[in-house]
Amino acid sequence: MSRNEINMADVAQRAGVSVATVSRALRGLPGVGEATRERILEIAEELAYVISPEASRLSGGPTRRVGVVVPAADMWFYGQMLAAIERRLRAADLDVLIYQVKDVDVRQRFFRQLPTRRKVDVVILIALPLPPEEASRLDHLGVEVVVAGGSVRDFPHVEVDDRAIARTAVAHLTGLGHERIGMIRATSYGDVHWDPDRLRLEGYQLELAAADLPQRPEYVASVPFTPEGGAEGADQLMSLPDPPTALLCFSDEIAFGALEAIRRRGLRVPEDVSVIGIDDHPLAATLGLTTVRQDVAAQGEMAAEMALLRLDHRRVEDVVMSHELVVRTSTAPPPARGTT
Amino acid sequence: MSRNEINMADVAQRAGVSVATVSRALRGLPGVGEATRERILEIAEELAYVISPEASRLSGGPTRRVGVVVPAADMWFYGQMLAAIERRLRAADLDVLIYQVKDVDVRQRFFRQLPTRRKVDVVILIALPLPPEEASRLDHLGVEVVVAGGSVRDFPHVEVDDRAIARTAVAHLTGLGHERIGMIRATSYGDVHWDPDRLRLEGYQLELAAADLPQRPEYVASVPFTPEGGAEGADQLMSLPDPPTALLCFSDEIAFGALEAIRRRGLRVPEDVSVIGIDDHPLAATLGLTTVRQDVAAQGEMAAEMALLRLDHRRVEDVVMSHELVVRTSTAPPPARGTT
DNA sequence: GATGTTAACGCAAACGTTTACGTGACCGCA
DNA sequence: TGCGGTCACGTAAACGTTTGCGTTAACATC
Repeated sequence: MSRNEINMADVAQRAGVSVATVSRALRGLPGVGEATRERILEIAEELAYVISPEASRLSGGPTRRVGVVVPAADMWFYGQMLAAIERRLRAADLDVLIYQVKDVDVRQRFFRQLPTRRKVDVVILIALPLPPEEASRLDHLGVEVVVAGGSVRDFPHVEVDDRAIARTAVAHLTGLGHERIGMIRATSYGDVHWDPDRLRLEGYQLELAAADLPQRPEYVASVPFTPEGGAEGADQLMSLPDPPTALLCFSDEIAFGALEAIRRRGLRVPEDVSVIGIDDHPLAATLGLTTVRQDVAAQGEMAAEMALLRLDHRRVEDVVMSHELVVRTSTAPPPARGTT
Repeated sequence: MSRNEINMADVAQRAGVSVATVSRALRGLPGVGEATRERILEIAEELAYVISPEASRLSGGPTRRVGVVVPAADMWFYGQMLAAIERRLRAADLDVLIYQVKDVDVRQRFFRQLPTRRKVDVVILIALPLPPEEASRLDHLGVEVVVAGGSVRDFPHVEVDDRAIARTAVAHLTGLGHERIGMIRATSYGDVHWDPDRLRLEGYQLELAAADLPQRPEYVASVPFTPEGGAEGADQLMSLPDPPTALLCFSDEIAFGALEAIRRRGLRVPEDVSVIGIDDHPLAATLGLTTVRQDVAAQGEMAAEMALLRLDHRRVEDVVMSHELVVRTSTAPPPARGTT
């Protein structure tokens, strides 16, 4: 079975042409008569012929594969990205290899060994916090690099404006009259600086300043990037002697945990405390969570699109995707002072 | 950079031997002197030589790639599986290609064209509802097949006992004294029969029978596999003239929607209605959802393990993974009759 | 009718491995 | 001394494409 694979020579023979012509016909290159091309395509289809990627690559063709490097495929954000990227690239008939590099040692090994060498045409880095020395290793890769959900060096990238997203969220809260606004940050990557976290914190601080509100360091909690983390963060902030009346959460998943923790304390959302997330996770609609929506799938598609362009060595522009405030039922004006 | 790749001939030349010897030395085959082998390994290391997978494969070696076919990488269950599989296979130095086949037409095209041919050594099918004619196409694949989260034909597989899981859940509810127990099914795949859904329904019915409770068809709602679907299903069941006092949900994600819908109706969980899910989604702990836990990551790892064994053409046994009731705060004895 | 142009193809040399087979050196033993 | 047997290695033929270059025939041009 596996040794009876049909190859180009078989197709060529059936079509009464040479393999060279078959190769050209299949890839849509010029130099093949229209009638011949159609006959070849027909025969190839009939024989269910699939080109041998190895042979193709070996003789100079592209691998028709792209590597997607992602911290963890089992987290919502990355799963969305991955799914969108795969769909777009599959449509272009490219294969997608995944590399998870969540753990520090795995990531370091990845950038030391560059296992994608000779295996892919393009590498897409998803929202990867990367120390400079590892980023510089990418030069040795010898393939195109595209970045999604952040930026790494000067590689083409698609991202959102995390600072503006946080500002939008805080502005919504100040607009409702909140003056004591807390933030729950997510810090899951121990050894490196995580841009989204830093930028959203900056946005939070900037918008507070813009609203002439004081910066209160005790209003900022750092927790692991999980719902439990969110619950923990909310507990920490709501235990303060003068607790916030509103919480900006790093993401909706964090917010889900915060919502629950607040409820457990016997407080109501939004009457006692307002909560706002970021992402627009599917559950956010169900739970009535106000959030700043970013279209993760669209970012993934865009990254895939960029990868396709780079495959043809065409220039691509960096893209900043838009975001949008989605008001639901988890935010409202603060309770009258002293009510809590 | 990309055309200066070092190849085996370079290593051979530096070592003063032929490429054949280098090939043997690198793969640990006999027929190479100890001193020679060491010298070769040293030189290869020094030159940062990486073997060309294409050339290797072309001349008879394996691809060292496995294809994972999954409905959608952006859904929790599949993301978990995928992540676990990738981690295990990466550790064995294999690459993982993903193929999403959620849409019916995409899936049909996949099984018609079998795009994994010549590209992978093993295919892992994840929880894929498959009409028989498509399953039979797999024979033409010419590679090993392993199934995770279900079973397809007689391919080696790892799964859970969906019937028993549902029975466990229902038994927990009847044990609390519930007599009016509803079920929210998830039916997202239009054209095919989805085993987990059917089996869990059967388990539900079996356990009702075992408890001498009547089968009430109006207590079973079918909804799309999303939180919104869960909300919809709960609304439907709770609107009945004689509504259930407990709901078994196809999955935790469905249950999250149900929880919220119940709250919106002004009912309390678990005082008025008990809710139980299946999976043990990360949010379940946070939200206090009672559930029947299955270890999805372990299933993925097991599937990867099976794939590795099949790579060596060793026999593997089918595996049924265990499950476990996790009681939290969403289930309690039913309210006294007539209270609602 | 000689010449140039162009489209449609075939030929054959890569591409970088793996592996069956061949060859010499060396050893042991009768 | 001669002979069979290992061992360590080299030779060269695959594997299935891509692509530069060459060839042919048809056709237009003057």
